[in-house]
Amino acid sequence: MKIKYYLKKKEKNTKARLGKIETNYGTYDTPMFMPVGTRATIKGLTPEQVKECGSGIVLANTYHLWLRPGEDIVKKAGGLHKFMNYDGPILTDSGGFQVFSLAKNKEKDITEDGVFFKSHIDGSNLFLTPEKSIEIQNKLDSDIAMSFDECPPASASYDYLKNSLERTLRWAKRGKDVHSNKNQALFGIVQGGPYKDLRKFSATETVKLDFDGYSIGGVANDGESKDDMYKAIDYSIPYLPEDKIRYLMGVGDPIDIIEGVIRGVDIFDCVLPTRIARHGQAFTRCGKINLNNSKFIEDFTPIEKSCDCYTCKHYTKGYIRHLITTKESLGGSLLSIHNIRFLIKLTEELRDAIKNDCILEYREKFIKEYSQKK
RNA sequence: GCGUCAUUGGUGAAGUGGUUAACACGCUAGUUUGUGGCACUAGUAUGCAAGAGUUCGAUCCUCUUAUGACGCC
Repeated sequence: MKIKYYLKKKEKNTKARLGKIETNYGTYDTPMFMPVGTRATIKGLTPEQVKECGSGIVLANTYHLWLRPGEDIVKKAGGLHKFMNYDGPILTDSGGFQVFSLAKNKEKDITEDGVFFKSHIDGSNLFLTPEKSIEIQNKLDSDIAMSFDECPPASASYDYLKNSLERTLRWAKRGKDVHSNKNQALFGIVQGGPYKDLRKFSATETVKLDFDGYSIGGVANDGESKDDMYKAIDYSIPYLPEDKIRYLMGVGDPIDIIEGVIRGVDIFDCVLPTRIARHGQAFTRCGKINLNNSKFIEDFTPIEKSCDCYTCKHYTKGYIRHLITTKESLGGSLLSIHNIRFLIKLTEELRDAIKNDCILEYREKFIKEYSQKK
């Protein structure tokens, strides 16, 4: 069976909504945050540890798994769930985001048929098409496949975005036509940068193709302003059906998640919690802290006393700083646990706020606390 | 006791008679939003063992002292 979305409640004062999704690997509430496990692993964590953070769906990447170990190997292993031992739903990104950043010459390498680019592993010349991306995802047997789209940079012009999203629509159709995994949902992706008419066009045309869910892409890009990100959401959401999931791709800054939820987004994914963790930083209610900082050398208190994660229950900032500065991998793992739990807890609280119709108050309180510099 | 060679930041070290003493590590701080890359960016010796001299000018030349390594009685 494919995943199903049920809208449970709409918040009174905003577009925020409470929902649930039924999958072959359990039922989960939305809004939800999806940890990122690009190469079929959330870096440094076991699936059990990820689950203990309260995870639902996790994300893996088509491009990376295509190159290594190859979709046929994953299929032989019994599919992605068995291969990586994750007993929960998995979404695969199409690889578009990676491939476009690896294409050297945007004019020449991005063709109507597909994208030419060089492998990041050995530099070999490769070619990925919408059909190929979907076929790989079919074999990986994830629960949700993403359409192969172009994710243009924030600096792209109106004309570039217009042409790009039209091609992305044609690619979406081509991908849908070859999609054959009956247990796998397929999502379409809305593009169009911060432009109202482009977003409207992209959204309505994508919806006409009738996907199982819709995502808002092209955000959280190099140097894009917050304002443009919020515009991209605001201009897309009104044209998306209420009975389908809305996924904001790549967003994971705590404040952006709140702003996204208020604007009607259901799911998010982001490398931020795990990446900053490996670089020594932790989310806290009072903003990010950097465990590399020497002021934590003799700090034998948890990252956050009030946090219910495994890391905060058992380890101190002084110890984690020691692990980080000595480049012990456990440091990144412990911080990843905390950061993932932080974002998942945030979505749990947002769900409560939607239930109680007080999400605007929640946002004000959260931002006030988060923005104070300690 | 005599001779030779050395002495540059927290560490390993480049280097030149003339504006800001290379580089690396470390340290300090920042960045990170559909993860190629535990990465990237920035700062970090007002001083080149100490003192004196030569010179318009010395970390780089000369002398003395100190410390160290090696060699010879």
